[in-house]
Amino acid sequence: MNEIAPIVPESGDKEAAMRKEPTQRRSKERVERILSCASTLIADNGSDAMRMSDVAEKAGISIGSLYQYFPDKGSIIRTLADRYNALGRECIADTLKNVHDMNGLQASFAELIDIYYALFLAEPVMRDIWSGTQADKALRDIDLLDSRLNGAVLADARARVNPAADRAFLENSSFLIMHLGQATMHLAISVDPTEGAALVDGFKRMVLREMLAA
Amino acid sequence: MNEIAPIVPESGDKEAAMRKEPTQRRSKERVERILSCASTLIADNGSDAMRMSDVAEKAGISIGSLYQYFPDKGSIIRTLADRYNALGRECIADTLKNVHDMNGLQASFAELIDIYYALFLAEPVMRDIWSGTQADKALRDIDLLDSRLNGAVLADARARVNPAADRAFLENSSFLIMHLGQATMHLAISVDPTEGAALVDGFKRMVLREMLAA
DNA sequence: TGCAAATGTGAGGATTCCTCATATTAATTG
DNA sequence: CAATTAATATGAGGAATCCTCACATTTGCA
Repeated sequence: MNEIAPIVPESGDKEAAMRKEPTQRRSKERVERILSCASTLIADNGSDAMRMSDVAEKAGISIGSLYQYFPDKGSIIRTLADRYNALGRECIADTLKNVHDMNGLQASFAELIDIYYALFLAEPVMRDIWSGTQADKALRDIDLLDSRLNGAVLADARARVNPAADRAFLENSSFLIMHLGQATMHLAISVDPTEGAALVDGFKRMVLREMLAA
Repeated sequence: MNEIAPIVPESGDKEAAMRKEPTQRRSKERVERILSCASTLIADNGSDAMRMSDVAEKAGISIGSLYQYFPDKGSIIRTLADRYNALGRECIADTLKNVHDMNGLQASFAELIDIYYALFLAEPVMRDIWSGTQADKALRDIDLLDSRLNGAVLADARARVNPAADRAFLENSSFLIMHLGQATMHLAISVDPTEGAALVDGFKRMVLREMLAA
């Protein structure tokens, strides 16, 4: 919960949308190579401009091999999204794990918002993927699930801080906060940095007030 | 500020991204026909599945004629987005125009949120366009400008209600609110209706509290 | 070693956006 | 109203790109 993620998130758990689970070492390396090359290409010109033929060439493999592991272009992007999300969730869960009072919650969440903003600013791949997030139903679902999971973690922390609060309300509110957090990041990176920072601060204020109120 | 928009918004002012301004009556009719057919196709299967050849066929014209008026597929979608936005802005401006005290502001804005939610639920084309909004840089810019314009109108109303408030703060906060409003709509229509309504309510509470606080 | 399973290859099929050379219709002018 | 210019219409096909598939190569194992 305190470092900027590496350019290519380390291999997560159950990869999404892989055509066939690689078993030999050679093919496992290839999958990582493909993802790494795709990541670079996305960082350079965006996922839209990324051609499957470019990925294959850069990875030093044939188009056919590419499609052996990833059934379509979207699955590469989704796998990257999954990995970034997993990193983010881990960071959020770590940070909120030991929160037990309102002061701690407020401080931790404010810190999280700053970390996420820094991440979005630093990672062109993350920016690109989340910008295109709404275009693809599958990506949208990944996004939604991520907000939900993070929302559940936040709801837990808020319940710990305020045991009297209505649980259903906390879950709803936390889900919303996580989703709006993403939207705020999109907005903040779309405007000039000064305004972006101010908008992130505005969001922070709104959210902290929401947590106090409930 | 009280009706659901028609399926195809009426011809606005300066159409975005038209290849050549239609001058003869025949061609003006064609432009409207194209937009209307595109709208239907989008409502049926989404803008992604909409083929330019389908639009041409449905409109009873040739592909070439289509491209006479719209330089590319995106421009059709952008034109529809512009029209919907213009309708929304008009509705917002009308509603907030006569707000002069905090009670009125709160009531009006709560009403606006409900209207927008109803609009998103009722208009598959609007949903589709806004879902794809992040995919295309040009659409994103249209979206951003719309939030900015609406934010300015909201900031005006808030300044009227609370003349002591810092103007820069109001503008920043209002811009954020408008953007997050869109994000909330996206979220709300992506989940089941009961949860969607609860999320919209959650957003309403957050926003009204924000307006009270400043 | 030899065989089966896993993996690799890239030409080309399929889809779709969009162009352009040409044809038709409308407006204008002498 | 004939002739000329301008506006509009057409659709075959160029270009870009995703992805498949029939066949080749490599690896693991009995």
